[in-house]
Formats: sequence, C-alpha cells, structure tokens
Amino acid sequence: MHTHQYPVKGLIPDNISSSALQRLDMRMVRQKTQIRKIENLAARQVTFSKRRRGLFKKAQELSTLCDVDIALIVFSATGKLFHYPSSSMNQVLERHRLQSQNVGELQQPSQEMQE
Amino acid sequence: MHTHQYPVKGLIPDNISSSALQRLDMRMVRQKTQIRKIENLAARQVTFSKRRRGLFKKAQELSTLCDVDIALIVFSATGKLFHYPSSSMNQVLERHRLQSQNVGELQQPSQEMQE
DNA sequence: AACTATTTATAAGA
DNA sequence: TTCTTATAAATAGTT
Repeated sequence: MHTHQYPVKGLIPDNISSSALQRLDMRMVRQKTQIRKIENLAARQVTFSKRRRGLFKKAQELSTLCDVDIALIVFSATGKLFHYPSSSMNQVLERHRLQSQNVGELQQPSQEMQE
Repeated sequence: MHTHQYPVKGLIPDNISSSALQRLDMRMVRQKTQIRKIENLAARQVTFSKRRRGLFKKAQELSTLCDVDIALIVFSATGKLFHYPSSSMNQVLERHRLQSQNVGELQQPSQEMQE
C-alpha cells in the first residue's frame, strides 16, 4: 500500500524564493479554513457531508453527557431534511414554542454565538 | 508564570511495576471520555458549558460554509433555553413542520446518527 | 477563568 | 464515496 506523504512545511529550505513558496503554499499548507461560503459546489457538498456528521455526533454526545434536550434541524441546499431529537423532536419543539410564547421577544438575544 | 507540565506517558521507565503504573494511570492518562451521563453535577455543568459553546460554533460554521438552514435548540437541565437559528428560527421550524407533514413518518429513520 | 496535553474533527489528496 | 494523513480545533483534567 502506498502511503502518501503530505509535504511538510518544516522541510522547505529557508532560501526558497517567495514566489516558489507561494506556489507551494497552494498544495502544502492546509489553510486555517476561513468561515465563509465555499463557492465550489463539489467542495461545498463534501464539506457539508463531513461537517454535518460531526455536528450531529456532537449534539448526541452533549445530550448524553449532560442529560439535556436537544433538537437539531438541518436543511441541505437541495431541501433535504436532516434532524436529531435527543428525546422527542416534538417535545423539544413544543418546549421551545411554549418558552418563546412566554418570554416573547425577551429571550436572550442569541446565545453564545459570538466568537 | 508557572507552566504546569502534564505527566507524559513516554517518560515512564519501562521497568515500572504494573501496580505503580496503574496508580499513575489515574492521574496521567486522560481517558477517552466515555459518552454517558456525567454523574458529578459540577463536572456536568462545566462540560455542558464547554461543549454547548463548541456545538453552537460548529452549527454556525456549517451554516455559513455550506449555505444551509439550521435550527439548534438546547434546553439545559434547569430549563434554560439556548438556540441558534441560521436564518430565522421560525422559518426553519416552519420548513421542518411542513416537511414532516408531507413525508409523514416516511422520513429517513434518524439521520446519520449511527457511529 | 486560564492552561496544556491529548483527543477529535476535518481539509486535502488518492 | 471511502480511506489516509497532516494539521487544526475541541476539550478533559488541572490550577
């Protein structure tokens, strides 16, 4: 079995030209993944598939570890539905509906979503 | 500034007795975190806080990267509500409601939640 | 709350 | 889509 070796930054000689370095960068450095829409469709679909799985796994783990109710709903670009209910989806959504009614617009602005 | 050094497995001599190793293990090896309810309340709350933030961050990133609608609702054990709507929570929930009605119980069993 | 070793997630490539 | 591997990111345990 052939094992592909990623080029490793530390192996590049110090005296490499900046233009050559820039070209290498494209293949070499896994960029720190800017969080903005992925324009390439195929790449976006791949990322969606991978990260969606990760997100659902994290949701399930949080629910189990901390014994809390979670509802997670994701619509793909093509309208396909993915969801995870920790207990009963309906129960969670009902709790959410009731709480929304009671508190009105007074809910905490938008929780914990700041970086 | 004091920088705490975790004990490192590789630094243990090969000829350590198994009983001594077992004792060391308690303090040394970060166990692989079993996914089951954390019984200690304080620990559970800390984990809830940490992982909840991580989960919301992941949800936001997925929504942005892949341009999809997401609704995430979490109820803490004390009934506190945390939620993240990628667009409008109501819009996402409405889409979910409609799709649930249309598809009835024919939806994919429970998406991607298997290990 | 902050720190760090380690685990886990994942981007890129095949 | 699935597998691999280098690297980034999350986080458990500690202080």
